[in-house]
Amino acid sequence: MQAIADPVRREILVMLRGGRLSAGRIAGHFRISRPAVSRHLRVLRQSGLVRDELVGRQRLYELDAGQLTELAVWLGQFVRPRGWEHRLDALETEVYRTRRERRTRSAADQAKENTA
Amino acid sequence: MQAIADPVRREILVMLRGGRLSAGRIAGHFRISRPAVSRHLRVLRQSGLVRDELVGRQRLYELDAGQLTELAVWLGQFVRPRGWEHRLDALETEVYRTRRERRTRSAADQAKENTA
DNA sequence: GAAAAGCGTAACCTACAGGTTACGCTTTTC
DNA sequence: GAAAAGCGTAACCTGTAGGTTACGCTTTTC
Repeated sequence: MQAIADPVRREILVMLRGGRLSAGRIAGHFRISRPAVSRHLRVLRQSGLVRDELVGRQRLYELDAGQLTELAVWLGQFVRPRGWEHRLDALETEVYRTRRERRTRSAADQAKENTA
Repeated sequence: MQAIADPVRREILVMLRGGRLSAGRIAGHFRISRPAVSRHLRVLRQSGLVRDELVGRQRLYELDAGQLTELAVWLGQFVRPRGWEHRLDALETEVYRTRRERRTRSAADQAKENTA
């Protein structure tokens, strides 16, 4: 939780949303020095928000959103009065059922599947 | 976002989830000094996460979860691959439509409305 | 109206987060 | 194999977050 308090680290997470990136490319997007970014990456690494892998002479970073879900769950108790994530599950269940029912009636709706 | 980085402030938010509380009762739940808690409350106040009201000689604090929604939205882009909140909106829309359709067919389902 | 209750603020201190420069290690390149 | 590329770490400096004590201002109480 402390890891996403810093704006630089948050932006790194956003960057990594598009896929893996090398440490150099990440550092290039900031005006602060490269070692500074390197330490931010270490914090993200130790928080489990990011995984790294050595490829040749460069180190690739990859997003690991699993830990963020934990935070999302914590937020849930405030955003919705209570049982928010439970309600979300209920919503998904309903939708899948809806799609199944509709699919039996019409095949033209399959184009909307990917859109939705 | 920086406001919820501190564990004390997070616990204050959790406490306030049950309803309004006076500054004294909040401070009583922590081992740190009362002025320290008072400053944490100021941070929460300035972040808009909490509203305060003077009642007699004591100041009551109340949760304002509106700002937390902003954070929840930010988290959305990670918890779900992309367009999570958009998908959530789509989900809700779908569900409402489902309910409307079902309501026309049967009135017995109205009991499930509150459950879902 | 004096005392006590309830809070906020000011002044001060300390730990630490976040920045920089200097340096060293591995891997690629020519 | 020497040079360069790509990163991480160590050492150091500074601002600030978070703690404490001292103090002052209302409002209740007796």
